[in-house]
Amino acid sequence: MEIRLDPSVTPLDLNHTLGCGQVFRWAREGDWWYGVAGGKALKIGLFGDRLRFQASPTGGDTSHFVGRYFRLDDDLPLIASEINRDEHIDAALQAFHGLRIVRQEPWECLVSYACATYKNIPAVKGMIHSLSRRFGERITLEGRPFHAFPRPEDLAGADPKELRECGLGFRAGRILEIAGLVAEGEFDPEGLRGADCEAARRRLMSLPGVGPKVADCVLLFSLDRLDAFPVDIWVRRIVLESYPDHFEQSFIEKVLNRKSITPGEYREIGSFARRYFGRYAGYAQEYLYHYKRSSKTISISLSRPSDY
DNA sequence: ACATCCCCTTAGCC
DNA sequence: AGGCTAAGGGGAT
Repeated sequence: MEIRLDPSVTPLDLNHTLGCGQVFRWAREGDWWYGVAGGKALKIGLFGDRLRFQASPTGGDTSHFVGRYFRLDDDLPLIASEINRDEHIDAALQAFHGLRIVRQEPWECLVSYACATYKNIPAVKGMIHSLSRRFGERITLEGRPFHAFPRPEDLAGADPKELRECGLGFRAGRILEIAGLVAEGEFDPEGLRGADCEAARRRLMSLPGVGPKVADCVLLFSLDRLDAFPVDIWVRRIVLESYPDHFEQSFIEKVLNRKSITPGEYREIGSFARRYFGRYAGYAQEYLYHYKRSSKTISISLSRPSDY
């Protein structure tokens, strides 16, 4: 199957989009990306203006799913023009033309970013991969095994020891607790979509292992809150170093010299970003984040997992 | 080889 | 409010 994309209207770059660190379930093989999303194994590639893909199991409207997943409904040229306020973000926008925020499933996104606490991206990928292989439904695509992300009830009934064996460490108990609440219907990640943004954020932060940063990631990457602005160690540095005129000098020194930031400092950086970049601040975050990291990171994983 | 630091942070304590 | 610390383990330096 394929979708035609006019690059001037709907720019898309799969390498930037799937490789920027926002999703943990994709791997590139030559011209194709293989991954799992929405309970399906997917193979996808962009050839000129043709976005080609294949899904397993077949059934359902895959084109519709792909369009939603890659947020092809976002007017990226408009978004880029709105957030392009200065030379820093302009450089990032040019370098990663076609990078899109993807629309993940809230449940998977919540668990993924709760696992990402104090872990680097390769490690998070390893955790999500292990969890899926052990607890997720097995799917076959082109004769190769893939694994859906586990359902809440799959994890809720797990032995904490098993979760730790997936590399979760101290996160195991938190994930187990979250899974229990979701499986019992006491917490509905999908239902947050209809809630007021601040209320959704508070709800998320009521969960164990979910602080401001994780909550903002879930809002941005799965709940369509494109003004959410997750502030991690990289974004903190980027914002304070690139936009020093918008903060007190003492604030910059204090925040850059410490390992962690207080909730008040987190709020100050986020509210600056929303004021400065506007309603698509989350897109600005992702471009700046990827731009800064790609210049410092040379590592490209050459490992080929035997399955997903 | 080996030590050390870092990691898309949070929670719990003071 | 805000400062401090601990928490797997793997990868980078």
